[in-house]
Order: sequence, then C-alpha cells, then structure tokens
Amino acid sequence: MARKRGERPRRGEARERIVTAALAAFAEKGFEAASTREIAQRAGTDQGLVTYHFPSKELLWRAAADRLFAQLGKRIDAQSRSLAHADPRERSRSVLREYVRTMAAHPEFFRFLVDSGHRPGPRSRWLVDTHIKPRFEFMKAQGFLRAAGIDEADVPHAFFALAGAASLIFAVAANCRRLTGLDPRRREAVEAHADFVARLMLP
Amino acid sequence: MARKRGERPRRGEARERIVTAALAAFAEKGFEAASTREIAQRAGTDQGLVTYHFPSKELLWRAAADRLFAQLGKRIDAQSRSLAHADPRERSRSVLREYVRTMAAHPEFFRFLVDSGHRPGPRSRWLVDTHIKPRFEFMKAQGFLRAAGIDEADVPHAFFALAGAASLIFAVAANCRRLTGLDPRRREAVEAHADFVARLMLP
DNA sequence: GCGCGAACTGTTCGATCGACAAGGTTCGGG
DNA sequence: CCCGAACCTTGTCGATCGAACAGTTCGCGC
Repeated sequence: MARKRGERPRRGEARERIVTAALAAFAEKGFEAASTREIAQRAGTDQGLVTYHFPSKELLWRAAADRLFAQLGKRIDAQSRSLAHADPRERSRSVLREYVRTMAAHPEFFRFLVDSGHRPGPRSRWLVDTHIKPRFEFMKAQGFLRAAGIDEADVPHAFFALAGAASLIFAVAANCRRLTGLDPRRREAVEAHADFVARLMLP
Repeated sequence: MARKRGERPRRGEARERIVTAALAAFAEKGFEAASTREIAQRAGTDQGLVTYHFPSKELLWRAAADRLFAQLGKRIDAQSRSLAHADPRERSRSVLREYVRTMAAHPEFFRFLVDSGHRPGPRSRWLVDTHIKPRFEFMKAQGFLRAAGIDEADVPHAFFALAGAASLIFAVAANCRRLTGLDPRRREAVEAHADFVARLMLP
C-alpha cells in the first residue's frame, strides 16, 4: 500500500478494513472459496498483513462474524426497545418486519448460517454457542412466540421456518430475479416480503 | 483402482459413481471447496478419470444437478399424480408435506440453490433456466397457489418463503441440533416440521 | 533523542487446485 | 484375429492456496 511519509495509519485502522473486506468476501464466496489474498486486496493491503492481524483464516472468520452479529443485534434491539410498551402482538409484528428488512440489508447473515451450519464442525459450534444461542434464548424470553401462538414443542420448527421464510429470497437474489423478474433488493420488494411473512407468521 | 482380469466395469458405471460422489461433495462443501480429487476418491477412482468423463468441473456440477433434480421431480410428481382427483386444498397440503419430506431427505438441494443463487453467474443462470423455471411454471399452473389463497403479486414471495421455511432446518441440521437439541433428520422431527409448515401455509 | 515494539511489506514455502497429455488395458464388431 | 473406441491410470503443468518469516518503518514511552 502506497503511503507517504508521516501518513502512518492509526492503530487498528487497517485491521478494521480487513474485517470489513473479510465479511464481504466470506458472505459472497463462503469460507473456503474466499482467499486471504483477495480479502487483503479488497482492504487495500497485502496478504502478509492479514495473517499478521489474524494468525489463521479461522480467526479472521470469527472476527467477521463478530462484527456481523454486532450490527444485526444492534438493529433488532433498537427496534425491540423502541416498542417496549406496545401491545405484545403489535410489537412482535414490528420486530418481525424489522427482521425481514435486516435480512434484506444483510443477506450475508444467511450465508454465514448455511455455510457454517450444514455439517458439524468448529465453525458451526462456535457460531451457535457464541452468537446464535444467546439470540435464541433472548427471543424465547421476549414472548414473541407466545404472541404468535406457537406451542413450546414447535419452537425449533417456528424458529427455522421463520428464518428461512424471511431470508431465502434475499440470499438467492440472483435466482429470484432470473426466475420471477422480481429484484428482491428493491425497497418495495423488501416491504412486500415483510408484509407477506408477517401475515404468514402472525395471522 | 484395483481390478482383476476380466472384471471390466460396465460402461458408464464409474461415471455414475463419480456423479454420485460429486453430488455429495458439492452439497457438503459447495462448488469451489469441493475438489475433483476428493470426488474421485469418494468414487473410488482418481482425478484423471473425472476430467476424462467431464471436461470441466462446471460440467460435472451440471451432471450432479441433473441427477438431483431428476430424483426430486420424480418424488414430487409421484405424490402429485397419486392425488390427481383429490380436493385441491387437500392435494396442496399433501404435496406440501411431501415437499418438506423431500427437503429432509435431500438437504443438498437447498445447498445447491443457495450456493449457486447468491450472485449472478453461469451456474445460477443455468440452474434456473434448466431446472427451476420449469418446476416453478408447473407449480403455478397446478393451482397450488390459488388453493392457498395467494395473490398473484405475492407469488415470488410465497415461493421463496415456502422454500425457505420448508428447507432451512434440514440444511443447517448441525446448527439446529446444537441450538435446540432437536435433530431435524429424525423421522418425528420431519413430520413435525411438515405439520408446522402445512399449518403455516395452508391455515 | 533513543530504543523498543507495534504495524506493515515483501518473499518464499509446501500443499493442493483444475486441467491436460500420453500411454495402457479391455472389449465389441468387422 | 485384430483394430478402433471406450475406459482408466499415471504424471505433470502453471496457478493459487494458507502460512511463515525476515526486514522495514514509524509512534511513543522513557
């Protein structure tokens, strides 16, 4: 990276850029197919610096996941808090719609889940234990499921059915567009999908 | 591959084994991460034979997709035909439940979709045009959507919401198991998910 | 103002990737 | 019986992978 004298970057700046680039690359290509060289190039540095900040690709992936879940959690929590005193059912509906919007804005989340979760392994375990489980428990405690009339035994089914219904269309946007002509990333399409999923889960 | 004299394999036998192995490998690891060498090893041959039968990895992937969709179509069509004279609503419910069972038996289908469809490219185009679009048009013509009370404008949303709701839990079985303790591959779990999705889509 | 460590670069390593070339083996049809 | 096509093996190519390491450049505490 060209850098003039005295322009020494602030501590951790390049590191942040690397995480940003890694998040994009992992989401786009998956863990194996994304290379640390390409990530470095996106971040405007070289591959040596990537392994300097992250001793292994695995740790870089975790850092990217940390950032992704932080962004996600911030967004959902904000919506949840802003409706703390609303009717439980209306609050559930609102959070659900915001969840769909979040999936539209961050289709990489779905890719992370599917890419890591299709078979057991260290990445699956780490992701569930570190990020998914806390979210899951929080959601259960919030009473969203009671508001939707979900039976206790159906909780896993509802959780994954909801996640799939809300996210898939954005995760396979290329297929959707070619198949139906609808570009799911457009704002109207996002709102229409939020409507549809909300009607589906909270009739 | 060790082979005694006179034990000449039947024509296309190894080729079929290679496609089988490729299907498993692509589903498990995705297109980029699955190597032709590993596929050859699973098929009990070596990598040279893979490139002999399939001049490129891309063509091997298509052959695997062809087989997968043939298996899938056969199963769904059989269920659809067996209920040709039933009440449309009851028929829709039955086909939907069979769809969920199929997704449980072939979680690789979902992986193919997500792996190929997250960004435009030759594989996405080929998969949609060759396999998905015919299925999609057939489904529309069958009147399943009318039976479910889906508005015409909501068809794309319904299609991907359904596909996601039905499939995700099986595609991330490792995550589901670690998160909820429920192994979605068990028969009771599959039926429970079919029940849940059927109630969801056809109230 | 000096030295030390964090930040960063440049290069190289062994492994593995997809693709390809060439030779060997086995069978069916002429 | 033999020849060509189909089937399969072996070896190798250039490219690229993750990782490692030595060297360089600064900011900053002392």
